[in-house]
Amino acid sequence: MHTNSLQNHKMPRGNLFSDKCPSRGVLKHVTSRWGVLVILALEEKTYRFSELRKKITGVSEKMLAQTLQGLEHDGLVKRVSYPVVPPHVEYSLTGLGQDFSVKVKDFADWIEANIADIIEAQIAHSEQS
Amino acid sequence: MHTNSLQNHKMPRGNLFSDKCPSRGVLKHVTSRWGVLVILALEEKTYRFSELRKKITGVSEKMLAQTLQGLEHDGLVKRVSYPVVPPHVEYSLTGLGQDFSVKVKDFADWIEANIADIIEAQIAHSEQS
DNA sequence: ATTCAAACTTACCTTTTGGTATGTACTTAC
DNA sequence: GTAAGTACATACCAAAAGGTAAGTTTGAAT
Repeated sequence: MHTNSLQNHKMPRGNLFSDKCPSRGVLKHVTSRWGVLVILALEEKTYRFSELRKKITGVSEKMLAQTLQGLEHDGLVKRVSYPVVPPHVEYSLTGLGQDFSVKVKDFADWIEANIADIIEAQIAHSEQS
Repeated sequence: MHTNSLQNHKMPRGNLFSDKCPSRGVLKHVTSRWGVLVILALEEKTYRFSELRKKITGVSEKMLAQTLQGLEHDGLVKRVSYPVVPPHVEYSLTGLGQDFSVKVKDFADWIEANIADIIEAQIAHSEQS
């Protein structure tokens, strides 16, 4: 039986409304400009660094590396490096990351699916005197 | 029958992986430092401005106002102002916002529920040589 | 006449984020 | 011997986000 195999009532729980709660930090990593996009991509399949760059339009090398490190630090992303030359590194979701990615996908899918309604609301809003 | 009462196949859909897609902007609003927290609070009940400030520890007036305006602009939050003195303003979710808040809540709940595992992963990660 | 209250707005400044460009490592191919 | 390929790190700078503090509005209470 592993550490997290059951969620008993003694398990400490985060409280995002509270300043200084560590869950705020995780929220920050994940909702950083590129965090959601990286998780979304990796939910689909394992990617190499350069492939991710092509997939996620607009991300710079620096930011992609930084984002991946943040997510790796939180145990959501797994980095596997093959010691060949030129370098070959593969990124994928950990078990924890896969679990989370379901929520992220629902979240992102909703935005994509409802973008038309949102734009409509934006237009209506800007037509206010 | 209203405009958005059915999602037919002709409905344009966002693509978050693409730069310049308007859904990227919405993602940015919602994943701004305080966006998720505001939606989470309003999912619970209607709040006045000052109540929200107390609820969401750490937000400044400026940022709260700005976040609320962003979400209002996207049609997720509704602002109702009563012309009394001193001012009385109530914030709540629109129908669209309520729909979305379900996803946001799942997303946030996951982090809160799994914060122990994440912290464990963080420690393990930092113990690497 | 002064104070107070709520919901902001604004000016000013600091911190964080993000981009660009360049450097590095190492081996294979030409 | 030089170029190419991959995954970064780093320095430098510009832009954006965010915080603090003060000001605004208006009527009612003291």
